[in-house]
Amino acid sequence: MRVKKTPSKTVSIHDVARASGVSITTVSRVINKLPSVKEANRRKVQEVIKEMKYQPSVLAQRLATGKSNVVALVIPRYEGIFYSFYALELIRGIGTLCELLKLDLLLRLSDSRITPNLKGIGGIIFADIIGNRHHIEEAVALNIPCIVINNYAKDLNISCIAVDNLRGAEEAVDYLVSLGHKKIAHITGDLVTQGAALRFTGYQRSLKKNNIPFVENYVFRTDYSRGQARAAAEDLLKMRNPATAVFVASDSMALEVMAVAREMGKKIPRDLSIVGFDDNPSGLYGPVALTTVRQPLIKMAQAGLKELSLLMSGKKNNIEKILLPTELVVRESCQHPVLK
Amino acid sequence: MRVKKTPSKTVSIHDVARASGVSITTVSRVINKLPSVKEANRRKVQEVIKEMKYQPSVLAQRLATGKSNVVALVIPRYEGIFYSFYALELIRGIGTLCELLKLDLLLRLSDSRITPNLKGIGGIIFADIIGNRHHIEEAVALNIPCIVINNYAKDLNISCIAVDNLRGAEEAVDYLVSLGHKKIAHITGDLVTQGAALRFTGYQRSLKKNNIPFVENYVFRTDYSRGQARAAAEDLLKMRNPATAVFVASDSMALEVMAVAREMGKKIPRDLSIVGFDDNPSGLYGPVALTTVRQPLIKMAQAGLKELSLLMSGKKNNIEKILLPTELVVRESCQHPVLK
DNA sequence: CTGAAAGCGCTAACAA
DNA sequence: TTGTTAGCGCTTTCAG
Repeated sequence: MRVKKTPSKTVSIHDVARASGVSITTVSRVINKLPSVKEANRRKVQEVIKEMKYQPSVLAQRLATGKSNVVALVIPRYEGIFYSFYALELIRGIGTLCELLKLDLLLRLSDSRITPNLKGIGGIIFADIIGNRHHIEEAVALNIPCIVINNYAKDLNISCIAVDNLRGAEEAVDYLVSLGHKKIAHITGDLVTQGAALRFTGYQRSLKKNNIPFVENYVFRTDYSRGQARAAAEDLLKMRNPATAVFVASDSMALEVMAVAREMGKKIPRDLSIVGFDDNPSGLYGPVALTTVRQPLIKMAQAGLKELSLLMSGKKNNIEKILLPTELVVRESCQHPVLK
Repeated sequence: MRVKKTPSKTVSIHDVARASGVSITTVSRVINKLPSVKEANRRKVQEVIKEMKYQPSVLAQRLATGKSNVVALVIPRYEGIFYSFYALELIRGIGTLCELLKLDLLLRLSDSRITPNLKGIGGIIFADIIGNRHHIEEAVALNIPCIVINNYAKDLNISCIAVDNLRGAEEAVDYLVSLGHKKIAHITGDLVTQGAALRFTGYQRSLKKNNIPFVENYVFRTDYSRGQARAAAEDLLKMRNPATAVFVASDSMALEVMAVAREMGKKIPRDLSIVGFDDNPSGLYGPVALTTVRQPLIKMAQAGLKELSLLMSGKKNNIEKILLPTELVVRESCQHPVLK
């Protein structure tokens, strides 16, 4: 006989069975709501369960069935991710929906170098793909339902749902052009992310479409952090032939640009028009409300989770690739360029 | 014989044992780095493990040992929690440390009405206590290591680590008094949270200490949301005898107050001095940098997790209650009151 | 409608 | 140093 390992005596299915005078099989049937149980027995068992405060061991259930209701949310950790508004929105959207769907949410702030143990995980949401492509492939190989959000993974045989960064950016720059701007700068996000890369492409596409020459000096590459945004803004404003407008890849960086401009005695939008990206509520509380591109993060996150839960329950198995539209939100940070 | 339940053939300890020509026990020993394995065997097994890409089933391990490395982070969900800066800081701090400590982070955005299944959970971090006291007691009864953060749970027999909200608030108001203010308002946070309640108490304590009468009309109760902060600010500024300074229970609300003041044509800090609470980076990017009380959220979160991991590993079992100091960060949003 | 029994993948006595 | 064996708590055939 072995010694008890569990720190404290915990009620098991055996205890319930004994107390109800039935076999553990019957108890299991009651737990799983199988129809084939005499009503009297069912009631009795349910009573005992309530009385003993019995909770089935999800561990044992998962081990026995090979099914798991654990959803892993994998967020690649890179500089600035956590100041990105984006991360919290994802967690918020997915976290609340998980509670509703009775799924266990496992949060992985992944380093993408270590290979995570996937056993016991029912499904995975990959938030973007940053050097962790191999993790996705592994999961797929293991037949674990997966979905990618915030990255339109064209070449991956997997469902994904993303925001139309390309058109969002293009529209933002189109808007600046429509105001009369010809010298339009761009502060990129971290170009390892698809979002930042597509916003950059959208910027270029708009310029080309509008016959505005692309000027490399007007492009400032950052890692999405406020620090680099600050440096970029300083460089931008110090140029001999400065741009009259700037499209910034995130609102938090755009706010930093505003702050720098102010510190340097510039007026927004008179001296510089600014468009951000995100529709971060913080953009509302500066002296000049930020014009920005709204992206439906919560919607994307929740749609992704729903899709995944369908995959997990086997109610669906075709892959699907969804692109969500963005929306330009015009506020106060842009105007016609002023000739000097 | 039973049919395979697992969606795809997955490598188990048996496969490894067979391929290495030893028993599963020996494989188990290698996995768990027990010394009593002949070097040749150990090497062989490790080779096979790598080759077959074997990963032990954490489920089975947990079931067999009764130990679990899953840490649940329970965040009560109430209005405004997710705009609170605080939540993300906690998740960030705990999430990154969990990766380091090789703990699985289970995120629960708890509704506190439904009783969560605790089986298979190794330890719990309760972020504040909001109507979920019974959950804590249950966990303690089940002998699951627990720790409360952001709430100095005096009357609970459990470790906790919190920030000194009382003194933080008191110092903030003391500072306003030292500037010459006598009419000092307070916009509270959600008073169901201990933090908001203590900040309110600190406010009152400072007034009393400085012989300033407490005026009920100067107190505006909110749920931490920007919406209610806006309403409070409007009421505050419309009073016939308005306060000359206000201590606001969070930075995000303080920013809202600033915005409202600006909209109403008031100048900060000339017409109204403002002190916030949090040291949220957003406070830096308005036209007037926000004076605030810095609280060490990440430090608190990580210290809590470390403590918990000690408890979980059995290296410690005395309870400990820690209070972390805050720091007043003086920036630009306060000045002497102006006589009119 | 019910229960005995075999397993899910692993760990830990115990004996060798 | 190693293997045998008995569980951990549950599900699921299969035979009643």
